[in-house]
Amino acid sequence: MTKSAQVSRIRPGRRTDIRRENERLILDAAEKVFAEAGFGGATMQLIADMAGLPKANLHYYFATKEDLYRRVVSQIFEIWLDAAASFDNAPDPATGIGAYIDAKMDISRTHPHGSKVWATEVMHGAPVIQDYLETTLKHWTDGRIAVIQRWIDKGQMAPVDPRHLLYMLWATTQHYADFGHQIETLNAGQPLSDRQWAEVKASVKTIILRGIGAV
Amino acid sequence: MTKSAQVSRIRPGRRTDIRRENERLILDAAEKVFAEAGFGGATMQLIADMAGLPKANLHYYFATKEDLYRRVVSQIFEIWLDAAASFDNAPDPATGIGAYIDAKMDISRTHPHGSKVWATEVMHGAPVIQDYLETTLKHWTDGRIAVIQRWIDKGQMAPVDPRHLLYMLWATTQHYADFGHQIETLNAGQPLSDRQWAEVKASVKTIILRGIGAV
DNA sequence: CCACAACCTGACCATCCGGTCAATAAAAAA
DNA sequence: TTTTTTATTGACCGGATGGTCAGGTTGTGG
Repeated sequence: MTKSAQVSRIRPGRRTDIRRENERLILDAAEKVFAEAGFGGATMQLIADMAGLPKANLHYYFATKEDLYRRVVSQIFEIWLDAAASFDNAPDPATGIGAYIDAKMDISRTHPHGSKVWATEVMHGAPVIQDYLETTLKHWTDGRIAVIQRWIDKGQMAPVDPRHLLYMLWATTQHYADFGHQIETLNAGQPLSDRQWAEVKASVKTIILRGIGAV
Repeated sequence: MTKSAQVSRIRPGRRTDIRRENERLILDAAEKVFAEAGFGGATMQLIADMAGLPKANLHYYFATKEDLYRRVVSQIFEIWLDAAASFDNAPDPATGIGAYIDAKMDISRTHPHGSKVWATEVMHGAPVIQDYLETTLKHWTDGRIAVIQRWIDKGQMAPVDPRHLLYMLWATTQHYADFGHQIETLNAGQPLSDRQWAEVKASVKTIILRGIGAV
């Protein structure tokens, strides 16, 4: 657990959004703590300290630890779904998948904590988001598979299994968030620079797009 | 947490290997529980129940929960290192990387728990295996990068960044263990069949090997 | 058979953690 | 200003958990 500084407080704003602001403060702290310690390892006290609020205050805004956790998991899921926009309306696989890789890599860089929380949740058997997997994610996946299949049918890319391609995209992009610590350690202990992130995106796109015969 | 049956007991064997056998029993149970609940969520009582031993007996063989955990993490690491054999002495990238993908996919299928424990450990900042990352893993990685670079220099594959290729191999193969639950849910709730595993291996090899210009 | 070592385990303890609550303060409404 | 709603927080509680230990059992070497 990193003993880093607590989540920075933003400007007070009008007194009416006390609720929204404190919820934001708590959610940000919770995302970080859940990512670094897991659900079982995280404590409300730790989250409270990082948010700069007394523990009892957390329970005023979020009834239980699980409620708070559920909210954190939902957030990253929404963000990922939005990245789907890159996929649709693309004229060809190189454009669509290329943009999707860019979008997901950007998310891995800007929301590494959320990605880790999601990964842990799934690894534990998705106890609180099983319904998401069965409904929203399933529909989303089916839709994207149809898009890819259309590209294949039109001869715009090689006839690879669309599902396994999707999994490869998820695995590769999220790896840079979930295994960020390992990557950093193998990078002389330094976080990837702007330039290195650009190189990663280029490398991944090159290999995958050539791999599916889309270039 | 799956309330599945406890780890099956093997034959008694000679009285002298009581120690080895019980350690095996405990380690197998621990691997599963740590994978499904995380370090913080796992309890010694749960591990004991799954191993079919009283809790106090666990502490007879493993002083602390952390000792037990450390042993579990080390195991999967050793197994992965062994898969490196596929890499070396290969005449060309298609053979070497193809065999490595096969080996790592097989491990994802046979040791999904260990893979999850490793993933969680790294996501939490590698509190107990940081030294592995900095020494063994770093050296292993450097060695493999050299092998790949040699292939590139000999014109046997496209000039892709060897490091990012390695990360893609790790990400993709381990995804099928770490996100096995998600994959199963998207597969109508059914675990992948023998045939589906074969298809995955084929798909992954096809895309990556073509992606690096090795076929 | 004896003595010693290895193994086993129920009962116990100190600590920690999620959650509650009552009392108070601060805003907003009246 | 008075009333009502919303936000704040220290103190507390019940339950769970990692770990201990003393006394017992089993197996083995002499």
